[in-house]
Amino acid sequence: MSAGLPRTARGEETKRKLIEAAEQVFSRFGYADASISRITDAAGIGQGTFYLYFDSKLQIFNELVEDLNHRVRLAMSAASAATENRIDSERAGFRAFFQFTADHPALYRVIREAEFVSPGALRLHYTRIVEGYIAGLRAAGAAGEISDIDPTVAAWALMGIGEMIGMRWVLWGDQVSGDDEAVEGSGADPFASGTRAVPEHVFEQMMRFIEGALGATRHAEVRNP
Amino acid sequence: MSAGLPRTARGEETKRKLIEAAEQVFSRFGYADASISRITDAAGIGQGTFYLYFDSKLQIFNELVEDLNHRVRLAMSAASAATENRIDSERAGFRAFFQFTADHPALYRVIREAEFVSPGALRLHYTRIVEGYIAGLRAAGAAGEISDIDPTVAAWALMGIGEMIGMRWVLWGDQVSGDDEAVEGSGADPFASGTRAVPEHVFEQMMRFIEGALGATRHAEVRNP
Amino acid sequence: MSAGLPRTARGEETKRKLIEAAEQVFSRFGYADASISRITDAAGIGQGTFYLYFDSKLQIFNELVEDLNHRVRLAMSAASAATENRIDSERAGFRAFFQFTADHPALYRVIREAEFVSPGALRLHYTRIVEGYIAGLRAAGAAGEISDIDPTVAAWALMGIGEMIGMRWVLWGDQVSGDDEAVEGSGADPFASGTRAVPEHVFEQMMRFIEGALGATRHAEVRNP
Amino acid sequence: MSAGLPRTARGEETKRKLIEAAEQVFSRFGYADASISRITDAAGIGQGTFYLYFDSKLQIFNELVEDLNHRVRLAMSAASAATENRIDSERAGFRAFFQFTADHPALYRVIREAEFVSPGALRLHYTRIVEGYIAGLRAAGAAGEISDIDPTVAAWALMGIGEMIGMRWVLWGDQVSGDDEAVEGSGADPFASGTRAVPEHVFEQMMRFIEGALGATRHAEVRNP
DNA sequence: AATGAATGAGTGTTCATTCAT
DNA sequence: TATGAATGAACACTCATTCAT
Repeated sequence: MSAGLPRTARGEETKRKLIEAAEQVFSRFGYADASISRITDAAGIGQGTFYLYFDSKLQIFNELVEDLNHRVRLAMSAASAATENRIDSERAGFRAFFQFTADHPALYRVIREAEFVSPGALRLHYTRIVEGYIAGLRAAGAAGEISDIDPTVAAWALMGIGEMIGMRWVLWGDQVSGDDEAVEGSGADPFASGTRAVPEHVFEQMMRFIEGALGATRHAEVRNP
Repeated sequence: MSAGLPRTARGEETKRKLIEAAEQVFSRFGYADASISRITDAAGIGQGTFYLYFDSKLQIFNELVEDLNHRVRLAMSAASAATENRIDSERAGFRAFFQFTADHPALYRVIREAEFVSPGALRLHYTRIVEGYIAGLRAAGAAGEISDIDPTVAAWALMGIGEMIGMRWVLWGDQVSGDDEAVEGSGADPFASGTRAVPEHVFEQMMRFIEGALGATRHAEVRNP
Repeated sequence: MSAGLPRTARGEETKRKLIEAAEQVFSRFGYADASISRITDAAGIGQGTFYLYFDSKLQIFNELVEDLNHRVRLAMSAASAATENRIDSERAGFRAFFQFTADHPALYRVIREAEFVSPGALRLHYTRIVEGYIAGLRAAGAAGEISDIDPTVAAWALMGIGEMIGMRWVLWGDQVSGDDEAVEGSGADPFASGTRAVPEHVFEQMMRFIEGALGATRHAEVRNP
Repeated sequence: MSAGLPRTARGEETKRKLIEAAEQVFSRFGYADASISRITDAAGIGQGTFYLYFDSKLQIFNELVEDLNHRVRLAMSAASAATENRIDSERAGFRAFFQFTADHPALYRVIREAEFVSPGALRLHYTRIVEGYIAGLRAAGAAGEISDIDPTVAAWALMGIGEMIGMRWVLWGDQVSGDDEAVEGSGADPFASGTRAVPEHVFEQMMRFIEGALGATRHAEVRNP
């Protein structure tokens, strides 16, 4: 009765197709309008088959959030691994984050809606990313690279900056549509167009903002003394 | 066929009750699960009456977003009006924002979900708030109170900081619930408890973060000698 | 509680506006989709006022059928009054009927739907028209102008001919749309175009059909011997 | 989202039950009052199941009209196949038509209402039947069996005769109910009683009418010497 | 493992009618 | 006489989920 792990290679494949379909469908329609049948259609399998792998729509949603969270953290940590100081690390991490956002808009859309659908998943997602920031900030603080600001508060602030800048410049792209008429329609796909990349100028200004915030000593002077 | 403005005092009253009920219901259930009947029940009126004032669920949603947006901006600008410099202004504005968040959690919940429901309303909301920041930052920059950072980028960054800190400390309060079990449930009300106020320490650290980010001149020197 | 006759000139005027609006609205939307509010909107009066003059939607429908029936019979009898023999009379009557159909498409649309809405009204309508035919045919039979065919049967047959030819050439006009695709749509207005007049050739062939049917002696020879 | 063809024998059976139920329900209640739930109740299946086979109420309505049209034409052509001349052919065709009407009153009721519901279906229905008439009349004209009257006009006239005589004597039976009281009620079932067969006398007079109309040569001379 | 059929509760929305003013 | 507000039953339609095959 309860969905379990796939026991065969064929089952493995089916489950994988379902998760991939779910990312597309949730991203495109949102949780409420992402019907199971849309997911199974996108995956090219029968409706009933869904329940061999997931107990409910909520479960596959949570697994997808988990999956995206894992991948975005991997991308960020991989990017910042090769760096030599905190600011370079932030720089690389943000670049990776924006790139991931461009490649997987589902991250945003799904996460934001998770507020209602699965608050636990939402909090877990943010908390995990923040934990990575905190560790990095704490180490940088101990090394004197940045000021002695509270790493937790700074971490949440950084998280917010990345989310908002990413939303504004990656997801929206050039289409800000602040005109009143746009409010009327609801079906429009807000991701239909847009540059989907943070302009260099914006990125640099954001980094300058962050450097000042963290009280980073000017790299040129400090790095490799 | 099309909903119109109330033409009598009685109608005015009814529409007001509907908007108030909508804030509660959308905030509690989210857009998808906020049925019209829940709204009319909460307002204490008949289901059909709803359609005398709104054409659809989407329309009352948009009006509510508009309403909240208007009120939060009012609260923020009122708070920062009496200040003498940009940093004090930010300080007062953020306090007002967090207070509004505590009083009207609907703002967050509804806005975040609007990404799918009514993207135009969402963008308009953020854009309008950001415009207020930009004006303030530009003036402060011209006055030499802050660095010459791009006001638009800084404004979006500030917006993100406020949103994330507010979510973490006002909405979640003490309950971060990073435990896995919480992921399972979906019906839990994440606002059932929580301190609902940003701790002073957090607020001060956030302000220090912002001051550094903006390159604020006087204060930075005074506060951390 | 029960709607009564108007007691003032103002009331008379209001009721007249309602009947006229009803003809337009029933004709355009059909009984089911002709809401009271559409009728009162078309009449330019308040919704509640409707019930001062009619007890229900059905009642105004029946009155409208009654009204149209009265007018079409008047038009037909007026036209055939000045004729000298049965065939000329039929000819004039059919012309008047087709003209009335062109001017008041509501007659057809409303009557045909009355099958379900108000069967009594439907039967009364047809029966009354047929009674006129019967009287004329009986007199013509007695006068030896036509064969001794049963006037009742012949009358219903004539009624059917008029209805079908009128539908085909007046209501449909040139748009027969026998293509399968047309079946899909439902909202299309079948009266949007069309010639709205029976072509002369069709009318003459129809009359020839009828003359043969009634066994009318060739006019040229018989008329004014 | 879109209803498809049944893929299993069980599905085939279910769809068949739905069409049969639809004939009964549309015939009894008319389109507007024939709710989906009435149809599924009559079919003995769940409400949701309906949408596995039809996209909407309109679609099953159109399929039913198509179905009835097909069957009535089959009945008519089968009846007239074994005849030797046009008049016998008409005679057999009309008998078959009246018989079908008696067996399937839905034909009338549904078709007449189709004027509003699905004008395309209505026109297609009449046009197809008329086409059969035209072919027969044209052949008979070429063979000299009837006069050289325009077959198209004559065909529509015949169609009208059959429809009106059928309505009057098959559907209404003995109950003409021209009394005013009958106009008031709407829920009365006009098919509750009635002879449901065209009396022989009426049929013969109708045929005499038609023979004269078509200028049939042999029969006219033989029958009324 | 896979599937298509079936379900029924639930949704947004309409509308004839009543009523207080 | 006139009206706008209010109502609640009813409807077409959707969808997560169960089940027999």
